[in-house]
Amino acid sequence: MTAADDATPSRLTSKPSWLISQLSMHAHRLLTEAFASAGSRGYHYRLLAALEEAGPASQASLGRQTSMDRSDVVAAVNELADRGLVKRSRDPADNRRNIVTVTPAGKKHLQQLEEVLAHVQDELLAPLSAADRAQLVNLLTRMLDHHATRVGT
Amino acid sequence: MTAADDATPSRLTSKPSWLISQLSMHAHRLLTEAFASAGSRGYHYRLLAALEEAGPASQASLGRQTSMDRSDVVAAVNELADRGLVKRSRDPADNRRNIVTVTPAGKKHLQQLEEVLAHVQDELLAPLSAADRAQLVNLLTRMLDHHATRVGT
DNA sequence: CTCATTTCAGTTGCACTGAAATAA
DNA sequence: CTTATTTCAGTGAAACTGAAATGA
Repeated sequence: MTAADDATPSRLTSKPSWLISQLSMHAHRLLTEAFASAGSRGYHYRLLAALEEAGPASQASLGRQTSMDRSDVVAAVNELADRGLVKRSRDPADNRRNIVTVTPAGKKHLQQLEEVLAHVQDELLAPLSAADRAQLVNLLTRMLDHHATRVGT
Repeated sequence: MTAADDATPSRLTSKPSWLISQLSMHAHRLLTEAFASAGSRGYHYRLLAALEEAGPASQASLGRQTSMDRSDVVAAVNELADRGLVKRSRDPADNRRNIVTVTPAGKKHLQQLEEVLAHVQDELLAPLSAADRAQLVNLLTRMLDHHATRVGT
């Protein structure tokens, strides 16, 4: 009995929290693999994406935009700065703040990450039609909005 | 500017992988909190649920049923056995195997975990109608099935 | 010899906490 | 005095890897 018929309990497979966490795991596996092949991690993509979309920002603001912890932002910005993908500079208007800016090399790297991310999305959504995908995004967005009680904390 | 208008980049919020992982994070936070209040962790619930639904099983089989790693099954079964919630015994038909069985105390504990889990589901699905919930489970199940290439490995 | 099972030791990406220093 | 920002050190649940011992 090498690989038996070890079906997952239906009390698990019927629960949305199980489905979501299993899918999240699968997506996470695909993403870390894809990002690693481009030389980065999820945290790096989040930061670069936020910076390109909303412009230079303080580290605290970046944390709020990307749902990252303050201390993880510090570490990830360190790594990006070491690779010359972002630049740290003091905010003249508020001497506590570091203003983080994307460099041209950072924007180039972001494009690579966007490409591998697009492939992962396609693979993840493969079995769904366009209408299905829209419906999925709609449902998930409504759930997430409902639980975003404290967005700007 | 205490808590600014730090909106999440739309390139993130529009991607299913982002929505799924953020929701998974939220569900995970609720679940670990709820399970902790009952004195357990997610791994413990998975094992107890599998044992009650499919009956006594070897640790390798439990790992396949619950998508847990072999080495994590060892640790979690140790903890459950220490608390008297499961019992380990040698398989007479295959001397490599440990047959894991739920004890009455284990079944009682599982019921508590089921209750707190039900509350978390309700909270997670709060903004969705019954039809929405069915649609969500349908979509997620189809995605998960598609990616379950190697189920029995 | 090959493969499956159990076990242990260790790693990793991610989320989070506590505390200190600094400045608004 | 209170609050916000940055930083560092450390914790924790979860997923995973490699290797060893044992037995089918």
